Amino acid sequence: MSSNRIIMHIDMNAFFASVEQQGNPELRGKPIAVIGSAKRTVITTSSYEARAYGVKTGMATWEARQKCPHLIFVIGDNRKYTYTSAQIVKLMMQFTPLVEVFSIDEAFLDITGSLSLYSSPERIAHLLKAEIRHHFGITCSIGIAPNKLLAKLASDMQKPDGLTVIRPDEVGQVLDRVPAKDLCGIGRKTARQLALYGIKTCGDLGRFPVGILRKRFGIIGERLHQMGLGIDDSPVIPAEQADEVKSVGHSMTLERDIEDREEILKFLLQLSEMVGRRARRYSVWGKTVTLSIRYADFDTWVGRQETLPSFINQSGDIYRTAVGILDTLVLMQPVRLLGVRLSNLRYESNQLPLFHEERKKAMLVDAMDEVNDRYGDFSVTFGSLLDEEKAGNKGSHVISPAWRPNGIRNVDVK
DNA sequence: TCTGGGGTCCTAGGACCC
DNA sequence: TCTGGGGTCCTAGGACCC
Repeated sequence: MSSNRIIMHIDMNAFFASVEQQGNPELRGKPIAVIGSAKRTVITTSSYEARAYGVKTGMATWEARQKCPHLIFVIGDNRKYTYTSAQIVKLMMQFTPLVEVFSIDEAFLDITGSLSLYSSPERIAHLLKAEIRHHFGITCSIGIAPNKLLAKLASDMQKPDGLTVIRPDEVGQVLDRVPAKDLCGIGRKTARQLALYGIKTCGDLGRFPVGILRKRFGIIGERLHQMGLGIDDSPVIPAEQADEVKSVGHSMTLERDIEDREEILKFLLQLSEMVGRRARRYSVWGKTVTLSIRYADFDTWVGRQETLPSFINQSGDIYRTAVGILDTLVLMQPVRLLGVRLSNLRYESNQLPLFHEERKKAMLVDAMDEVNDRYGDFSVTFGSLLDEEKAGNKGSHVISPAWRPNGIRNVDVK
């Protein structure tokens, strides 16, 4: 791995909120918050005007309104963000094919090889900012550094509309003043642990004996040491080289906590159908089904998985497995959230099962998928879902920033 | 009438096999 | 004259990312 790479990290500022403000001039310059459509939703993104009042991602709507009484709530439109993001990625690709889409609003670019065409990395950054602003009315913060770890750190330093460069000879000074918790990979818990050792800055972390870190954190300890030194050899991985997805799942926080088994089953069927449909669309089979439950107290989670002897991707099979797991559980409280996930995946071309009954079932499922693809989720579905359909409960449809522009990761593809 | 959703990776212990 | 050891798969839970 060359030690002379030039890596850029681009972070769209308040992406969802910016897209909404761009699309509706009445929202510009105002405190807005993008939320989900479900009853128990949170702030997905807020505009900088709203952030000035202390409105933050993850906050409950009532809390946000308390902070900012004239806050404007906008229900998120996933397609809009997906579309805009894909367009922006295309724009980035004009500068280098080495674009790693890190989330719906973040990307890494390896511009090492692009420099012969441009006078400097900063020049590329300015061109990209201008293009993105011109076409989408969105600002972004850009970090430029010798690797991804530092580029991401840099992009965070000036927001919004920032440009921060960390040159190789400046790395030491920067790390000495930046808190360790600002590094991507060091979360709340780890930061707290590090503080117990007196480690506050990245510099502290880099100088700390790696043996102790290894003992306390295992493999992560080694990595923490490297991070403290600003070392990161991980390459920028373009989409076509990215690993295959390892699991597919959906979960939903229910409108109210429930205890009734029949009611739980209804939601499990709905979730199984969502998971199965996504798996089938990308010809993925899975052997392991995980049922997740969050209880009414919010803090207690249960995750139980079952690995089957064969691979499945039909909603009915997923559902039956999930119900099987549910029946091994004694529910301790009313249920707040239900989740179904398919993992242990196998990717293969579509092949119809051999036996007649199996084949008929598979063809029926394919036909249903086709109708749903054409007319939207849950146009056609299993019988017991229909009541839910009438009640208008189709899940929250809040897009996850784990979104990717193509393929199975894109939760919202139609 | 608090507190979303989709992912990945790591750990530690147990089963099972050779 | 006690109880090897390595590999693989599975499970539950936790930390982290956006």
